[in-house]
Amino acid sequence: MENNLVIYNTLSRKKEAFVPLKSPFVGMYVCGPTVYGDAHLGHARPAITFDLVYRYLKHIGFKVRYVRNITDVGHLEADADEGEDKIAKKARLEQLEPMEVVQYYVNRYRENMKQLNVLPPSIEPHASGHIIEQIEMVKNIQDKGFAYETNGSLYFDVEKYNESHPYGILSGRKIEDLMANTRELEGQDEKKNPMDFALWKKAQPEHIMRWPSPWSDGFPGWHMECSAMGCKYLGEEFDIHGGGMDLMFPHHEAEIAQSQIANGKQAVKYWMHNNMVTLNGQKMGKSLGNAIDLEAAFTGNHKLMEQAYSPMTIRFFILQAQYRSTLDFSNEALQAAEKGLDRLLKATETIHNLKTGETSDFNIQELKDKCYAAMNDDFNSPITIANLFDGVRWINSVNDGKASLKREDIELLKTLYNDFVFDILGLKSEEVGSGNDGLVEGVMNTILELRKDAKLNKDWTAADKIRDELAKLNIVIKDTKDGATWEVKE
RNA sequence: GGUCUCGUGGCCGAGCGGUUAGGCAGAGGUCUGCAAAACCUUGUACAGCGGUUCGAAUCCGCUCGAGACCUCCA
Repeated sequence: MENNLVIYNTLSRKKEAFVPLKSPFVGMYVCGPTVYGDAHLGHARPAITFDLVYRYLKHIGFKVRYVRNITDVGHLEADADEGEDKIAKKARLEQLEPMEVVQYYVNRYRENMKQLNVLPPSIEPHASGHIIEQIEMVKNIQDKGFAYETNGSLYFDVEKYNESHPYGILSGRKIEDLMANTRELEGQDEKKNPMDFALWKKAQPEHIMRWPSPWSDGFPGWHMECSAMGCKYLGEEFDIHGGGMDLMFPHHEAEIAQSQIANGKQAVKYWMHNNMVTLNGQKMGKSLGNAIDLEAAFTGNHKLMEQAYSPMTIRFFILQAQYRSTLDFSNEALQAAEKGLDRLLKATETIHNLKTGETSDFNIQELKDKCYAAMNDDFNSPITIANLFDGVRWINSVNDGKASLKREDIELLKTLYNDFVFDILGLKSEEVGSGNDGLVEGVMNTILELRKDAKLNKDWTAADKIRDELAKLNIVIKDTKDGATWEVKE
């Protein structure tokens, strides 16, 4: 299998040749959602970014185990007075069992992902289902002398760690700066140093979600789950760890430190971080109050949405930017994406109707090579898409009879667009109609026949009336030289 | 305050030392009964000021502006 893939590694801040630890197997871990609310446009970015990575790695022949966790314990509320668990807080507010809240939002998250055509990961472990593994890992770190206990909570000793391993290698931070600049937060008095992080937290009486441990009844620290579950399912060392840039510090930095101590080695070979989605130039975030839920984007039911945008429009829009760049949402940009996507998908359909020619006016093999080259260059989907649009123009011009392609080139195009548009970019045509297609087909054919007769009689009034009335029902009629066609417009 | 990233034509967004990115919108044309779609033609942009270089959007410095992280966050 040929592999010319290059990945930008946050750890080195450089593009590096992708060489898996145990080719052809690839282990990939991506930080998943905290299920205490609906997924918004910001969540779509990592999901789609790493879906693209997953799809492409598989496409070029790797056997990928893709692990994306569900965080359902342990994230503390910064603004809550007692550092209350987000899930527990939500549960209390809504008078539900915590796991009921978790299940509800997991279901909705999965539904959203399905709409976006994001493939399910190989394993979707819940943090709450891996408390034992996390406790074992914490014990391990404690045994090695890198943890200290205060009031039943256990903290990681960053200063001690830094003596043997630089802390901050991923985010480029220096421990001296961290010492000087970490803000004062409540509950910090239990720590020796402000940048120390919790491995285990003792539960306060009001905490509903709690588990027994050697130290106290409580819950694992925020960063433990990813280290423990990554190790359990992908091994002490694995290839790719992904997540949003905002998780780089402290979350991923803490993961690196924990795993280093627990297993004596760097757990991750390639760190990948997707950039943020912005709205009017500002990061979209739940706590910032400017998040647009995916549901709202899909339905257009939001004050900032001029219209509904289909999941595929959102997906295509995200893929039109490189994953390491910020991406700014606006109605104008989304509408442009919608039209572009439509053009791409239509041309992909058109390939199947192309008539074979004697000669080829376009170099399809070269187009194919360019598409792979773009993807191999750190998953550059915007360039890939630009190349595909070059092909779109060719396809349409062959379809117009203004250029020609030989049979084998048309076959090559079919494979190329099938591979890239559907398999790799994960786009798909919106499904239209439901169940009674045969009936609709028949009715439409009759209507188009009537209109054809009207046109033959030069009864333009009747012909236009049919077209206009159907347009009101979102059915668009197009006259081509081979007769009229119709389609339902979203 | 510290660390870091970014500023590209009307909009989104690639490129990162020398060739058209691409999409959307706009303009003109071909086709069409009229449309729509499609095709052809059309834009010469890289925050500002210096510097390096034969040559800079691309490298360096400064200025201005925006953003991220430093605290849960995708």
